[in-house]
Amino acid sequence: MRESQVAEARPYHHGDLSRALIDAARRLLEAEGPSALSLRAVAREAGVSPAAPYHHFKDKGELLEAVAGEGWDMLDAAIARARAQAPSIHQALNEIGVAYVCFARDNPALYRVMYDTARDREALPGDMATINKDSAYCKVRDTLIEAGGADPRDPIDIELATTAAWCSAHGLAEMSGFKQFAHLKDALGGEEAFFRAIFQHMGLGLPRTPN
Amino acid sequence: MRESQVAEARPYHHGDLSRALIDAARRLLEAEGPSALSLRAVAREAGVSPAAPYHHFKDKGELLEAVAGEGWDMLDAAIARARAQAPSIHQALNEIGVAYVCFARDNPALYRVMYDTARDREALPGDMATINKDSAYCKVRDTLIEAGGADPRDPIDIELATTAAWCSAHGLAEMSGFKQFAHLKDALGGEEAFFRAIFQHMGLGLPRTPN
DNA sequence: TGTACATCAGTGAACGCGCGTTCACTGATGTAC
DNA sequence: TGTACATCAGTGAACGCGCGTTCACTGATGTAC
Repeated sequence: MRESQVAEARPYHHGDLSRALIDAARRLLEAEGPSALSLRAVAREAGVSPAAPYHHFKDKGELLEAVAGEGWDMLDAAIARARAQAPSIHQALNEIGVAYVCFARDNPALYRVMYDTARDREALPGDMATINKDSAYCKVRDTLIEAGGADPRDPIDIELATTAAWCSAHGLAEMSGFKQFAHLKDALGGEEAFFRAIFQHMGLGLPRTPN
Repeated sequence: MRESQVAEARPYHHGDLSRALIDAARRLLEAEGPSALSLRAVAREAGVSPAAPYHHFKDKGELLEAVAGEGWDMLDAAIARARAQAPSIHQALNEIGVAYVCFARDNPALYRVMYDTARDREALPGDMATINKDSAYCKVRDTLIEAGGADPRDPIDIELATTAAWCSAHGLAEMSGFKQFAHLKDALGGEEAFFRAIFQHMGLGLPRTPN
């Protein structure tokens, strides 16, 4: 069984402490919330001295950025999955919206770190021009265009429509945890039904009627 | 001139330290941001010992709640003002939305404290049933009904529509500070024009077309 | 109107805490010859 | 294949800091008689 090798204390050199620290941070985050996310706590959780992280991250901020970065990647993946699974282009935007809000609901602390670090930088990740093709932002944009929710020849219109959709989803994501809405969720038969109903009321993805 | 009385150090008993502490907190908040808002810093800013606040607030949380409470009152007032000044019912919702986002832009740290304390409680202020008639929530709701954006005989529909509008505005308020949108603001001729354009894309306040 | 005294609203020193970061160090690794 | 040595990635103790809160205290206020 070579149990001594299996159960043995971690060797002096860790192998991939960078990774281990980010994982530890994620574990802490979900277990204790964003306020528990100190560098020392992360090192402790990873079973390493408080100084060790400094061989891998310049400072606390850099670790947080790394954690947030993983969050954005996960969100990208969730959105891509929702887009791929949508039965029709007309339902795609709603499905993406629901996936977005579900991600926030399922990873509340991570979601908070993502936006907290973004706010520190005053910018969402990617400069939205050179952003990667599989990003959630691009998925939303392309879906909007395809569904007729934005004029494909008007770049400003496209950005506005995409931003509007993003803001709507983020707004709902931030609100969805409040207890006020419990009875609406009940009345509608579940949390996701509530999300869908809200998106419907926002007219998300409907071709706009000019006013 | 009785300068000794005017310029004199504050008397032993303060008069209204409660008020002074909240004001000090507000000053700190706008000057240094939410992270600088410690009980000790507030006491310092108010020119009082670190123990003094405990004669007026049970703990730090209670002071924060008081600060947030003032924020919500201010927001209520801003929304009421926007509603009263809207030239027509059809523009009212847009004006309210713009006023909401402008409030967040002009009081970013206060806005953050408002939602941070709300999230701690997992509830927005007022239980939304027994909420006061002049609250922003009610203003939005009544305006929506009046504008034909919600079915006045369907309480669920009313709540959904109001919540949807609230989420949209909050989402935009959270995003509006990001640098990504600078060029959109430029292209549209200003920040408020950008807000309006986003709301337009959200279809805020338009009677919904059934899908 | 004056005085004794309870109560109120401050003070300032102290508590223990966890934090981010630095430092001199040491054990492990890998490369040149 | 073996050895010297540079480099890498850890350790653990220490730094100074600001925090929330408590405590015994004291100065000011106001009320009963």
